[in-house]
Amino acid sequence: MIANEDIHIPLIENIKELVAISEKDIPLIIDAFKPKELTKKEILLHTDEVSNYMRFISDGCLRSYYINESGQEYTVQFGIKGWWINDLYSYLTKTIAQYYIQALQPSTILQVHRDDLDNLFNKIPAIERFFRIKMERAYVANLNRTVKSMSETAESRYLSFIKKYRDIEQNVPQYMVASYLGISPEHLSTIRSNLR
Amino acid sequence: MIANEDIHIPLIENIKELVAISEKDIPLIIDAFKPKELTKKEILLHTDEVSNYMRFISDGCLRSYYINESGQEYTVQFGIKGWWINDLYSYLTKTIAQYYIQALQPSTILQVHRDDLDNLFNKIPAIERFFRIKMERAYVANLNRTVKSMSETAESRYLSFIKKYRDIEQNVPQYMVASYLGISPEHLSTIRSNLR
DNA sequence: TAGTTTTCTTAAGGTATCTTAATTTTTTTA
DNA sequence: TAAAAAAATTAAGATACCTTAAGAAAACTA
Repeated sequence: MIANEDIHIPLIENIKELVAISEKDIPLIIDAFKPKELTKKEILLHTDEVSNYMRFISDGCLRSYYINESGQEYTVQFGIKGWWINDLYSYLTKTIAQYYIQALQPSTILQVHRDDLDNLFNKIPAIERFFRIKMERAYVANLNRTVKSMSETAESRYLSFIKKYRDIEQNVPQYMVASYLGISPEHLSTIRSNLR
Repeated sequence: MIANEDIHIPLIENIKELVAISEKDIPLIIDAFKPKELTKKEILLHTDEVSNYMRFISDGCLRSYYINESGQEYTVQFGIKGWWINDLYSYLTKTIAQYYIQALQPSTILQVHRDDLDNLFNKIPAIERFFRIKMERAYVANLNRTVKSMSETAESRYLSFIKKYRDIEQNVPQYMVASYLGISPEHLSTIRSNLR
């Protein structure tokens, strides 16, 4: 693992942004998080398997998405460098995933198995704190998305999206942005042309 | 506080459902959580103040809601006995609340000040674990709400709601359910009459 | 670089849901 | 218990967004 140590730098940085960790604990963390390379369009998690890993994006761009009975696709979440991505329900309950996770660009992720992460929680309380805070923030961000989707028009949501997530918008096809915002790709196209 | 000890029982139960806590820590927890009685319709948090407390519902029914510039009201969250309710963003960032919190029935809550809860996190790691798990679950539940609101019709969301939250439905006016589901009260009324 | 596939655009007709408004029903208050 | 206030219903017209479909543009691939 020593040769690959660099690959863990964004992860350690990400953790240190929120909590203090002692230098002696860093090797434990690095050891638990295994790197994985993904090609563009590669599917990392299928809906016929359980999500057993918590995943950190070292580089690239991914999304999770849901396909309903009518075959329609809904982007649940995007993730870029420094973000975390998972089907958390599947991970927590060990049930079959509801969402696919897919790389939208060639990507590198660091994944930690549930058992290893649970061990880290016991050995390094700061890691548990880190996830407590991450989860708080993820919850807040998503609740905000919920409220906006109820109270704002599609155009206003799109404008907020490109303002807030310009680096995502540039890495993903427009129809995925539409499905993240809960609108049809045709309608998003119309919205964009009305902005000009 | 000894005379009021019973009032903390639902809280301690709620914590024990998720994590093991040692008996000696229980008084610390009880001491940190202060009871507060609310009358029906009483507003517990206004949008001109910072939310400084994490709140557990011992009894009753509450909601958080958002009012946009046009004066339209959106129910963000409901809560009943055994649930937690807050404007988490305000609590975490110490900024003015975006959401009101209001009692919909006479209610009893237990609230812990941010500073006291942070102390508990340091003294009792199980409490931090408890919140880590609670936040994971809250995030999952809300993400599920997001996906459903994108992929299902209003009728189907309403049917899921009354199935899942019958005890809430019976305690809140129908127009609040509508605003939680992201539909107008008139449309919810039409949906209900079509079900008959 | 030509061919193929994927993504985006445009437009027309359709539908779910909204807005407004008036009426009825239920709940609260005096 | 009567009056007042709040909530729910009904209905009609309005609109944001969807669906379908076809063509154009852009991005891959051989």
